[in-house]
Amino acid sequence: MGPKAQQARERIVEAADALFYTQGFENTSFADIADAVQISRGNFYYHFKTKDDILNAVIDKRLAKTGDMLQTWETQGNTPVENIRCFIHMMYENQSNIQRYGCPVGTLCTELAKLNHASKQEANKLFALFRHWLTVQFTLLGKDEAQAQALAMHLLARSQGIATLS
Amino acid sequence: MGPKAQQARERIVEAADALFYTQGFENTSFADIADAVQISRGNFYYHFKTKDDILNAVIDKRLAKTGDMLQTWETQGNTPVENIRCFIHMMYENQSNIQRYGCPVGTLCTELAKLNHASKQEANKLFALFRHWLTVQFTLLGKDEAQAQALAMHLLARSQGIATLS
DNA sequence: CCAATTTTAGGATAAGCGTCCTAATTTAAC
DNA sequence: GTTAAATTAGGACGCTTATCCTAAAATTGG
Repeated sequence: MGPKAQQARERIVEAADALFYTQGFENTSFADIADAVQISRGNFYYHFKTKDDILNAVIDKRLAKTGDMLQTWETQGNTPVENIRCFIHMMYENQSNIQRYGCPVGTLCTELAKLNHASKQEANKLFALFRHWLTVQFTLLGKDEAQAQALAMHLLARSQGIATLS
Repeated sequence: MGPKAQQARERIVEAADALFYTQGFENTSFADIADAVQISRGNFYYHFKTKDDILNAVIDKRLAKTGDMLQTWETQGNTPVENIRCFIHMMYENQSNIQRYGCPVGTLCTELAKLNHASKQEANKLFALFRHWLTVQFTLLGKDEAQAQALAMHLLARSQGIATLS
């Protein structure tokens, strides 16, 4: 795989990521992504054998990006309170998108669950990432394990609820 | 339309209702519903011209059923607190389904929003039903309008969040 | 500059979908 | 019981989908 293929792959994953978010996975076709990337349908097969391959690539990218983001927050903020504030701040920034398309994590997970898709476990790891990170933050605030986990779930549930209602 | 058609219509809507919930709207085909009702595909067209017609019938049925349920709760419980407890109790009863398929209201609304479907407003009325009912209950508890609405939204958000996370 | 490899384009295929149609069968009306 | 209406069955159509294939074009290595 040359550097050109790498670049094309990257662009495909990026476009697919956005489309899966705004239109849903099932409702996004190969042609949709090909159109967005300005690539021929046939060329697609060279980069991704199946649609599920693209989905997995998208999930992997989101996992990596989310992991980086959480790490950045931890280095940016000095206290756990500031870290958590970063999390909340991110939600406010994406407010308009969330109102239109819901939470990128939640909507994908629910869709894959209904499709009974093989990658649903993989997508759930995104939630786990947030949950674990929040639990760590609350633990740093002096809460014991159980309390920290409960608070993390509480905050996530609140976010998800608001996202769904919008 | 004779009585036989009425009965068939009812069975179709019921099967479609369940399938839309467990598999999603887009992911449920005419054939799926026909199989579930043990009816020929062709016969379908006699009862429902388009898939959207079925969707609307399903939403209408859910609206009616939800309205009845809320009214029943009000006549069953004697105090607003008991009424609200009915709401929470219902969630506990459906716990296993919610864990598997999410909230029937929330998941349908999000899916229709992503499909940019014409009936998404209609589906949102389901949320409005709950919100209005809860607001009334909180108002009966002596809260002022704004406080009651905020509490209603809070409770709904909490429910949705828990549903999405499961 | 040429050969080997990578990358692209676009048509072919088979399956599934919503929709439509027509003929057969069942039910109801008198 | 006969005729009209209601209901059913199942095939046909056109479209979209994911997938596959093959030949052309672009890139690279020597």
